[in-house]
Amino acid sequence: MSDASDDLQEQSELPEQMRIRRAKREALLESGAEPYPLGYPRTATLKEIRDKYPELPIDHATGDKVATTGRVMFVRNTGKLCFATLQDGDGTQLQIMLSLDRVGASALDEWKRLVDLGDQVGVTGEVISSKRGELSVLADAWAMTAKALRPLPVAHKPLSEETRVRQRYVDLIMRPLARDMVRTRATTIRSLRDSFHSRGYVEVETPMLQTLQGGASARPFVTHANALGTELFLRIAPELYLKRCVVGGIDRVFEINRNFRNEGIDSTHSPEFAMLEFYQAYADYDSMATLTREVIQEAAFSVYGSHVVTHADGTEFDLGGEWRSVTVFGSLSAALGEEVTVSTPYEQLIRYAEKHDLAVDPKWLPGKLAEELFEELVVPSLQAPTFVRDYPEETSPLVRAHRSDPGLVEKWDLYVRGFELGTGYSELVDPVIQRERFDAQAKLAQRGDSEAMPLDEDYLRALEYGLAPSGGVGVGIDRLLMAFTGLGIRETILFPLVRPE
RNA sequence: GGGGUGCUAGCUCAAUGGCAGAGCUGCGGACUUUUAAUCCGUAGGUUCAGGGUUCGAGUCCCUGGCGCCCCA
Repeated sequence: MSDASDDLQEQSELPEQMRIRRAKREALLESGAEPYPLGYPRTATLKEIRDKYPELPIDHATGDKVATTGRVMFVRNTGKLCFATLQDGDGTQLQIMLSLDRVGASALDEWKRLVDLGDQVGVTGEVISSKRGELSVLADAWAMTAKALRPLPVAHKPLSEETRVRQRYVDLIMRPLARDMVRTRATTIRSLRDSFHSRGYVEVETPMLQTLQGGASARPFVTHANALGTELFLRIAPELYLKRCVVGGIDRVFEINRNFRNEGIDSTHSPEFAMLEFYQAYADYDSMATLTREVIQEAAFSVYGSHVVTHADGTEFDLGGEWRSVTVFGSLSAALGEEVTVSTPYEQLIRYAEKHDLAVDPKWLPGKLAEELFEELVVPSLQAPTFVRDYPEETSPLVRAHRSDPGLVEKWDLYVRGFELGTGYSELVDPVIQRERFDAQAKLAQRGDSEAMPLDEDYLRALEYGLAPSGGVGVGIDRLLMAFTGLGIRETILFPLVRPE
């Protein structure tokens, strides 16, 4: 049972500044004002006022009366004339002024007594420019619209990275870059949707809760369905469902949604991440590479007005033109200075691994070992956008065999700035071969590979009805934003997973 | 999994094993053209938690919590 003495106890343990702000809230109520009123009769946002008066002469009165609102970010109070800088959610700032002769002694006194940095206020008055030429609203009246009970962080010292992530709402108030990120992300996703809609694609939403993990090699999150009495997996990829869509005749299909992978957390990995996947009948990995480049370039253009994106640190990064294309074994051979192919013996690959201090897992098949060598020796050098093509068959159970090179599959990975941005296939559509690949995966799972895919009987049944020759692509949305902005994944995701405090 | 490193006032950070401090914020005062306002005064602490060593621990040791960096 919570009673008044408990509340008092809690209150007396609050930091001084929070006690004072609570007292100001009480004082507002006692004076007949609302600390949290229903609204404010706003006639113009800060941005609308700024847009309307881009250049006023110094010390000029417009005669234009407005009612506007914003969060108090700076205060400069003098005896009979007070200045404050208000900020809107879009980051627009505008100065307001309260003078004794306009608002009167009691309103000016209450302003100085009850308003703190971080409070949201409404101001009604005339648009003017100050004697220093600053566009301002000279108040006839002001009102609290939301009293802030917590002080803002210091405006001129950056918040710690952890606080920025844990309290993103504060980060959004304080840091333009955080606000820009949200809008860059929204613009990017809208552009991607537009790009696919304009090409006749249909957007679908496939299950997040799945009875089998499938579509990728990754460890899943496991949960439990009470009604079914079974385990469920949070999806690691939508791939197998999207291909079912193509079987059903949705010939161009895409989905933008979340995947969940129960793996490490670092500057390029989040357990929960946004994924774009798209599939097209009668396409292959070549045409899908072109399409992937186009939609990414269109997204870059929608954000930056150019195919040259500008990172947060100001450096420019060119995503324009055709993108470089190499093969896994060609680039690996170049890095090693010796010819390596999919038929290079395992023992030879081991020698290369030892020479380059690559730790080898004995469970790895030769194809996996070659891929690891590639990731170690080639990937860090892939800064400009590069399609890396033609992977070993044994690591890609959902991909069609290469049309001319035995042992390889028609798969590319897209690398930008040294990380993988997406992957594309000529899809494996033969149900008999697909069953063989699943069987091979099952053997891996028996050997303890927790990333191996289980056999998905229903997916095979779908293939047995006939999947048209198709191309498919997955692109990480968070990583695309990383490529655009040059920031880490925890900056591109609004609320990344963090340990409970 | 291994190694390193950090956690101190609302925020950002100091403090040889010896009185726990600064700037900003806050509070009180002055100021009708400021814009990170300025000036004067002042308050603010369970040093992440728990144990240990010591005359004495923010500091050294141990355990745990939460971060960050490097390696695998």
